[in-house]
Amino acid sequence: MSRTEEASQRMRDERKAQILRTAAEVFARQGVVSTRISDLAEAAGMSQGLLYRYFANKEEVYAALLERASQSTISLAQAALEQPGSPWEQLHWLTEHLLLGMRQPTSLPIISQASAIASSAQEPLHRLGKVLFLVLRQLIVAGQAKGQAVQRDPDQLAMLYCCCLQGLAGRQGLFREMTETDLPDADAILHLLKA
Amino acid sequence: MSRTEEASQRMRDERKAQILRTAAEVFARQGVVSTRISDLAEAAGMSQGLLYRYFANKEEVYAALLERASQSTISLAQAALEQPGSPWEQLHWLTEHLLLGMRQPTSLPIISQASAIASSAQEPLHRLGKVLFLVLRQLIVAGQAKGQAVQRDPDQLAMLYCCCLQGLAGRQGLFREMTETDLPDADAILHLLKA
Amino acid sequence: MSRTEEASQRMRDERKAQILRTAAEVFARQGVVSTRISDLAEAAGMSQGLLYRYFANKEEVYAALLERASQSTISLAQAALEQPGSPWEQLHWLTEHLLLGMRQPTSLPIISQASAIASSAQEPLHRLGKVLFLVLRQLIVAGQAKGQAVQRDPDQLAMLYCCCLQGLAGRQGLFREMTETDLPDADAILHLLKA
Amino acid sequence: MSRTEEASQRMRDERKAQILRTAAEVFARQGVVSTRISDLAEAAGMSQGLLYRYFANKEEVYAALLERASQSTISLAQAALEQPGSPWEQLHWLTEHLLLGMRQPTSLPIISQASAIASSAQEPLHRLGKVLFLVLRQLIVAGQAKGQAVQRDPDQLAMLYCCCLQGLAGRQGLFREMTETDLPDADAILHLLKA
DNA sequence: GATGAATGAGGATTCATTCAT
DNA sequence: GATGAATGAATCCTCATTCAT
Repeated sequence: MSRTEEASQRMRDERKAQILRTAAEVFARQGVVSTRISDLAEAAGMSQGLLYRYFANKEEVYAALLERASQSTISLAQAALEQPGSPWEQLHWLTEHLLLGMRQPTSLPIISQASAIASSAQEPLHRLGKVLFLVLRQLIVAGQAKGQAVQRDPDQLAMLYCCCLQGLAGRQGLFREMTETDLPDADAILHLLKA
Repeated sequence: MSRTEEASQRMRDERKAQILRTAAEVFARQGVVSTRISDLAEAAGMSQGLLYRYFANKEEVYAALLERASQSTISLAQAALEQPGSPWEQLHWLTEHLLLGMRQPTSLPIISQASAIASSAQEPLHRLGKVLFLVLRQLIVAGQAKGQAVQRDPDQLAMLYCCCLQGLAGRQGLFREMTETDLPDADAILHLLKA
Repeated sequence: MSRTEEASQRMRDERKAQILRTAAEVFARQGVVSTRISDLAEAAGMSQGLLYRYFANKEEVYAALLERASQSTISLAQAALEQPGSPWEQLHWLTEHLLLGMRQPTSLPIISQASAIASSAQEPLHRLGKVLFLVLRQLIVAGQAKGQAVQRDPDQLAMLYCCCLQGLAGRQGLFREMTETDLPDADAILHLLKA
Repeated sequence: MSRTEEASQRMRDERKAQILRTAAEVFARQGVVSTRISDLAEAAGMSQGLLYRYFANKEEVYAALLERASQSTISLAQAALEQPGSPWEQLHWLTEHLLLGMRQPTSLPIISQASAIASSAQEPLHRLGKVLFLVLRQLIVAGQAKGQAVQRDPDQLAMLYCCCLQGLAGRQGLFREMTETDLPDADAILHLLKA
């Protein structure tokens, strides 16, 4: 790749990132359904035609956002396993960092809209679900072995924990009344799993 | 109201109920977005034109479904307060019945699509959120007074519980991989609040 | 025709008259275009289905109204020719009676909507136009012979007079501001033709 | 505004003008009621979708035509006041120019359909009626002071004159038989007001 | 006769996608 | 590359008309 090609490639990536950034806001505000391509183009400060050079359609924009959100969460889960300390401490680390991720206002409201959208775009989420579930299950089992985690079916506990976080992520969408209330701290959530 | 008027009113209500019943399935299967009015009419076994005599558009059908789901959950929350026994036992009763409600295959997938839809239809959900939150908070505070519930900020605990259930409700949408796993039992969830 | 048949025929005619009476009001208020068959049925206090036993469609109702208005005006024109006195006195008589007809609030606004409607319904109006024009022309020519009417092309004068009355009839529709002002008296109008 | 923006604005205006021009013909030929949006698009030589970029619906196209017709007539009335000569000469000038305007085959048939259409579109006409009435009244009063206009209630005279012209404008709709006959000349009409 | 529920065709409207500039 | 005008297919929605009761 020549120097010029590299530069133009970099530009292209920046453009894509810019589109995704602004699209996330628009989706969060109006809902994926009632967002038109023209809204995305306008938010990104470009013409509709140009947006088509980066994404084939609205679904692809949405899928890319899910991909991005999934990917970073998967990385987090994998990083948790490499943290020093006991399984419980690793769980604590993971929980805290997941909560930190929720502070970014746009990424999660987007995930919670996935079920209303054509399923092909949902694939990244399923991958995320699977990975997160497995990591959690592993940490829970290890925690149970050390007497730190409650003695219950680890599958159920892992699912419960996932759903709890998923619910927290989606709460902006559905339980607007409670958004004043701060996000809970990691300890409150981990109480779910505590021995 | 004359006998005939009564009868026709009853018929009208039945029709509406029929539409809602079949629409719930269609929405759950295809997603609200890719469901056309004609799909709803066909599922209900009637012409498009007739469906318009009952609902002005797709969004209104969806709003009615949300309304119905909200209403029944609100009733559940109010009923919980009237159950005999300690606050904790009331919490237990409520949790069990909420989980039972989730077994109906259509109602939850529908709720979980709300955040992607235009906001006007979401009003019933906000009402539900508010009521549920208040009931939970009340039970939690009472439970704390009796030493049954953990000593943490009751606002946060109530929210956490709500989100946890919300997440369970939405899990069909997002964590398809885990749907094999049974719904957790009430005790597992209430562990979140236990002293 | 048996006594019963007669009675039922009379009833039928009354019904039709009732429909026309209420339809005239609705048309005058909402405009023919935005009036639905259901509006006419409701105004007449009957079901849509029943209205169809009397008129095949909206256009026929409208045509019947035009027919009625035309017919009575044609009779007026013919009666004018049989009035005693000079041509000018006959013109005066006709003008006064045409103005009287305009006091009925519904009949004229209806005529003035004709041009927006499918032409088949306009036939009665054309007949009216033709008759009225011929009568006027005849009276004007006679008036000119007696030196009572101004010496101008009688075709133009007849047309001008017709249009003037037509304009008065339609003024409710278009020049609402002036409706406070009383209808002019016959002399003011006949000034147009005066020697 | 940059050179390009100007150009595109000019193009936009031309497009709108083009649509109005062809729409006027279609409305005049078929009547507003039986004209479909697709007819207007076809007549303008563009797709339906594009037409929607310029007008939200059929009624808006119609309203724009009324607006245009009103505006030009209002300008005429105002110009009359600035003509040299006596009030009577100004009346003459106005009448002649109003008659000239009627020779354009499309503008009047369109006005005459207004009363059958939903009232929101009629606002420009009411404005026109008011302005024209006031100008006429003023000229008539001045003419009476000079002994040129007949001594009658100037309100009635102004209204009569307006209605007369209004009737002439609408005559295509109603008195088709007479359309062969030429439009009358200004003197014939002004006879209505002559001392 | 009388009702108004039911139908379906016709037309309105939107918006993703293309394409000439 | 960049624009946004232009297209047309997909879908919504209305309402005249029919028909079972």
